[in-house]
Amino acid sequence: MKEVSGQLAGIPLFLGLSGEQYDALARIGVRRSSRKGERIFSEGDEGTGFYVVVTGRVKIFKVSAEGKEQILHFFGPGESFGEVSVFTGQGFPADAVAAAQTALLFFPRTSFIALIRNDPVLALNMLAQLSQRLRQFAGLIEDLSLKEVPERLAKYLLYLSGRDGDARAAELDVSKGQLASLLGTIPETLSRILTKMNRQGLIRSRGAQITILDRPGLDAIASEGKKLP
Amino acid sequence: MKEVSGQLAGIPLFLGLSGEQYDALARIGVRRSSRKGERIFSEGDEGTGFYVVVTGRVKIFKVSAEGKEQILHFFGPGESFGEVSVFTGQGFPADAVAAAQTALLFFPRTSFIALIRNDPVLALNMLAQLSQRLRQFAGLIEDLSLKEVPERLAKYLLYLSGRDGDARAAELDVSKGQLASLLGTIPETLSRILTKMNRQGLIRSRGAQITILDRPGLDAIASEGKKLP
DNA sequence: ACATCTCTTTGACCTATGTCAAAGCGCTTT
DNA sequence: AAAGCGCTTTGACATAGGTCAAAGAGATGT
Repeated sequence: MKEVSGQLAGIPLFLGLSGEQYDALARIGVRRSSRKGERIFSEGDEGTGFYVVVTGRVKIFKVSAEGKEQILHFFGPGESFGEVSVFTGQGFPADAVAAAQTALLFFPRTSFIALIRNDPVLALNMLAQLSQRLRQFAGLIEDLSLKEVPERLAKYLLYLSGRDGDARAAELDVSKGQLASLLGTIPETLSRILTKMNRQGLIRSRGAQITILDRPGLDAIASEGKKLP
Repeated sequence: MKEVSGQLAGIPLFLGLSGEQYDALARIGVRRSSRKGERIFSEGDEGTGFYVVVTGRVKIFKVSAEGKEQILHFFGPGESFGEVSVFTGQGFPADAVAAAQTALLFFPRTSFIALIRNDPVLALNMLAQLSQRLRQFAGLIEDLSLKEVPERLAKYLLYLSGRDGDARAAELDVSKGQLASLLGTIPETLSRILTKMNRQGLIRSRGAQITILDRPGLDAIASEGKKLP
């Protein structure tokens, strides 16, 4: 299992663990890979363990009866998902599909709980992880319930440019259709708002390349809810 | 601190702990009480610990720039809140006010983390707690993003009647204004939908007393998204 | 019983955003 | 280069649900 062991480095969840724990994790972790579009689990499936993304990307989402989807997360290398059903013993609360060719590590529920029982650091890491996610969900709820689409979009563009370090560029990391679903809207609406923002000189968007021309303007929309004329 | 100790019984988070741990918790727990309407903490406040509700009720919510509120939870006796900032070290992610005269126990962050470090059962209980809450948030996100108000209301009425055991009665546990905020809408809209449901013979509502007259009908709205004429 | 206050209901209106349909535009495949 | 395919954009339209204003209806203290 040397290959598994090597992949545990740099995973936030496993930070600060003893060598012993690393070995134990390497022993119980199982490699798995998914092609782009492949389903990893469905809402309601029995949760027999959780996953860590090694390479690639995973989309976690809910689907309505009419087929509209709301994306809850994208998870990339080093991030974990599916933990919730490890600790509640219920089925998975949402669907997961590979958003790209993806390599995963799977950790079976019972073995993992046994490890946590012996290692408070691992427990605290996991608590930090779930807390972080709870905070993020609270933000998403706030956005969906209290903000309009232009505000959510402006916020996302600013977030992107912040994450990339580059203050003016924002390279979309998902298709516009997926971005719509992440923001809780539909592609048509997103497209119209991007067009408006272009017209207002706030951004210049060419495909997935979006240049921020007027950061204060975007900020005013994101934070103060200023309207787009 | 004998009084504190007595109040720890029956709190799910502390279930299955050793007597020693109980004592330790009793030692670090601090009693605090809040009058109805009193603010317990505000979003962004430094999180120096978390709370357990002994008696009364606490409302956790987000407020928009324009003053509209979205309720995330109501917590009653035995439930805990404010844990997220214990484990992320960041400020509280939302506001908390007492929804009634409320008695609380406050557990300071560092002392509590020390306890968790020594007790895997407590860690696992907390993990279960947070996981449960994550699941609930995922449901709220789904509702807000993918369902319409009548669906959310029908679901809530069915949930109430289920919780009370009584299949036909649903005594609202919050004011209609608060229910609107919980469902992600405003009082006017809620009122109109209740009126419609009355007209359709689905329910009969007199004040906070709502009688379910047509459960299959409500079910069809809650689950299949059937429209109210 | 009265005055006051807050919550709820109703009406008229408005707007953000969703639906449906049709082009347009890049890509990849042949 | 042509053809095919999925994504994105645009237009015309529909509507759920929000805003504003006023009236009703309970509750509470005097």
